[in-house]
Formats: sequence, C-alpha cells, structure tokens
Amino acid sequence: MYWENSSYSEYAVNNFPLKSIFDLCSSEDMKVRSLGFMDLLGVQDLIGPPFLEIMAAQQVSTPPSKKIDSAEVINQPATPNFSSISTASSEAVNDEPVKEDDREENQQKTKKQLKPKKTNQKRQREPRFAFMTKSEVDHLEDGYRWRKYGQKAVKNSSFPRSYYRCTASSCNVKKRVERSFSDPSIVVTTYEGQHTHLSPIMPRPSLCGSHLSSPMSAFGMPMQRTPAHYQQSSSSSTTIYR
DNA sequence: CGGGTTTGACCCGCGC
DNA sequence: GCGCGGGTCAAACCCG
Repeated sequence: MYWENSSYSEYAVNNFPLKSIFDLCSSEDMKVRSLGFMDLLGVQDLIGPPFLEIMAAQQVSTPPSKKIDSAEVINQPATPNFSSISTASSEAVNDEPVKEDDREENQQKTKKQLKPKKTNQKRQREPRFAFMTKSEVDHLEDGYRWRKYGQKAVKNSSFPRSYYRCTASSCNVKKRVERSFSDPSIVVTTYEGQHTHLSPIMPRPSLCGSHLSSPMSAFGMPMQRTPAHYQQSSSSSTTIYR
C-alpha cells in the first residue's frame, strides 16, 4: 500500500470543490461517460441497494455513445474519507441467466485454463460496480485488503489503470482503479464480484479511529466511516459529501 | 522470509 | 486474418 493515510478527509473536505457526477459528465467530461466508464461498469440488480434502483430509474438517460446494454445507475457509496461521486451500471442485468456454477467455474479457471469452447455469448462477468471518488490517492481504503496484480496504460488517458484482487483466499473480488483522464482528481474504482467474507477491517489509527469498525457493504464498497462526512444525496443525484 | 508491487509477456475479444 | 486494447500471469524485485 502506498497511500498516505495522513489526511484523506482533509482532501475530501477541504481541498476539493465537490461536484456532482452530472456536472462532470455533462460538460467536458462526456468521455467519462461514454468511454470506459460505461464500459467498465456493470452491476446486477442483485447487488443493488435500494438507492441504486431508485437512481437507476432516474438515471437511464445515458447517451448511447457506445454500446450500452445496461442501465446506468448512480450510486453513492460512502467512501471512507473522500467526497465521492459514483455511478454504476449493469452489464450482467441483461445477460441471460447464467448458472452461478458456470460462472464460478469460468472464474476458477485461470487465463490459460479457459475453456476452449466459449459459450455463444460474451464471456460472463461478475457483477461490477463502479464509482467515482474525488481523491488524490488512487487506492482508497475500503476495509478490505487488496493485492495489486497488474497495471496497464489506458488508452486516451495518461493515467494507468491498476488491477487489484482481494487477498482473501476464497474471495475473488477484483477491483480496478484508474483516474479520470479529464479530471485527474477523480478516481474511478470498479469492483467486480462480491466478497465472500467479512471485511478484515484493518485498524487505522490515523484515520477516524473508532469509526473504523463501520461496515463495508457486502460488495466491498467503501462505506462511510465518519458521520462528519456523511453523504447526502438529493433525488436529482447531485451529491455532495462532507 | 513472507507478502505485496512492478512490469513485460501473454492471452483473448473485438472491430476493421 | 490482423492489429489493437483490455485483462491477467508470473518472475523479479522490494520491503518490513
């Protein structure tokens, strides 16, 4: 881990003017939407907390700049200590039902062991859930332990994308972390899969002390840890976290 | 020494 | 078929 846990919250609270995702996306940042952002998002409604569904209903007005076979939803997962702006979309939703078993199997297989014959359709993916966080550090503390297993340069972006896997042996949750190329202060984190274990919650004295025991969602989404930063969301999805 | 990171190579899907 | 880009592997390296 290489973030300075010196003062997350200070960044979030003091250093960044908070913007809503719509502010971001509607202006110069269309690419965030039309480019990778939508592509890398995917979420099944099974993971959708109520607010997700609500937001999805409100937020399906996604410009089909790319193949978007899923609804965009805005999510506001509470990042521990940043202002966060989040969106999520689902690819899995529209995929025809896949037996969990198959999916598991596919997953178990490593790259080299991929079954030669693929099904008629696209490779099944784990439900994915992405959100945007205004932060200066790439790797947000979310209560789980992650091991970086790769990094790639992203086309159209000067920032690399990092790939992390949950270190828990039985848990194959992955996440990708990249910065928005159009707004470097925004970190886009995409979670894939669901944790099969509880958060190992690492004590981090430097941060919010007693609030650390606050929960993670079942999906490994960072949850708000400090009431002081409790996020607010309006029905119009303009979110400001403090 | 164990666990995490780096990084080049490799594989795969997809568009042309 | 080919090239490109995304995603993953794994050896080497680093660090506590």
